[in-house]
Amino acid sequence: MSFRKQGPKAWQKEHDHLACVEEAIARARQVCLEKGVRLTSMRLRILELVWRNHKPVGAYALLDEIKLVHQSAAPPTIYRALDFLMEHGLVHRIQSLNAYVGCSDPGHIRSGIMLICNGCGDALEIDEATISESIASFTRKLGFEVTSQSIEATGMCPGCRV
Amino acid sequence: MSFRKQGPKAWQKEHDHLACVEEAIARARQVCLEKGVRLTSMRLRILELVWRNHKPVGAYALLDEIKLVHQSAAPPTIYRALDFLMEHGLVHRIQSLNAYVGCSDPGHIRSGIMLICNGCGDALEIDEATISESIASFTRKLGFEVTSQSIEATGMCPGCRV
DNA sequence: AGTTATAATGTTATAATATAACATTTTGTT
DNA sequence: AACAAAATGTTATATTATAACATTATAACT
Repeated sequence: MSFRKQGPKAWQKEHDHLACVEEAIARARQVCLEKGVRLTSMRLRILELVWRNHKPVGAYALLDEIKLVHQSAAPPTIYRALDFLMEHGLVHRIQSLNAYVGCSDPGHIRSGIMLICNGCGDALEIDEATISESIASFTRKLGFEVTSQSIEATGMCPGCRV
Repeated sequence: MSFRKQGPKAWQKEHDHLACVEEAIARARQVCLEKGVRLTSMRLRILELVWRNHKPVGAYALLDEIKLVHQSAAPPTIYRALDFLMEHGLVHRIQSLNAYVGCSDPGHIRSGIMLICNGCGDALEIDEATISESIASFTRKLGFEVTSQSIEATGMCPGCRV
């Protein structure tokens, strides 16, 4: 079963965020092991902070939290960890917010579609291979070769629509 | 004929950028007239600068250019004009670059798909209603109501692929 | 175990992007 | 001309991100 499939559950009442995070962290460890890269304690701490909830979190908010337990932290501390986490598909950057969220399918670098709720601020990543495919195939017809793509939508999630 | 349909031509040899810009500016005037909003000389100058080529341009690059003819210009000068131009669908912001490009279909606020070439740096906006539609319909099934969306892809344009 | 190369982190400074807040000027309307 | 609203000027500062170089930790090898 794909972990990513659980994505939409984030907006369902029975969604268990804690379990979801635990699984994401376990998957992250696994991914790093397989790739032979090091999920150091700093990187892990920052990954856990990013996963604290489904809300995108800014680099300086992370810095403030890290500073509580690690006084010497500075911007590069955070950005280096985020770069690592993004490079290995553990975290995504939300372009329209300059903020970061845990990747719902750890290890898969390409993000799905990011749905950002203007009400509660939660971001939900959904996997729609069909849409990515149709973008790629459409642009291929123009002779353009896609290497990365970002799809973000803002609006109101089920819980926030009155 | 839709002006937006000319988009892909930007990556064809016979594409006449100057004519394209002239039409975009004319359309912009028309749009503002119809909406009863003021395309002041400052806003027009900045719109023209954005349209100088197909490359996304940063706010501070615009500021430097404006300063050549308008010494007192400051960041708010630029951001206010850009806000106006974006609000009325004359300019789009490229999220992944913190930069701005002319809208290929002036007056239509929702951007199409932005293709950004890593080789030449050009950005091309293509209109794919089908894709926007499928995103909207897919998210609707989740109960999410989309109010804005941004689709960006980076890669290599026909001219830059070896 | 000690040596060494590499990777990771620390540290200081600064670059790049964007907005807040209030003053002044311009524009359209009465 | 007087007024209200919109636009722009002006100063200061917030927010996000990176450069550059020093130090420390880790893994691999002898």
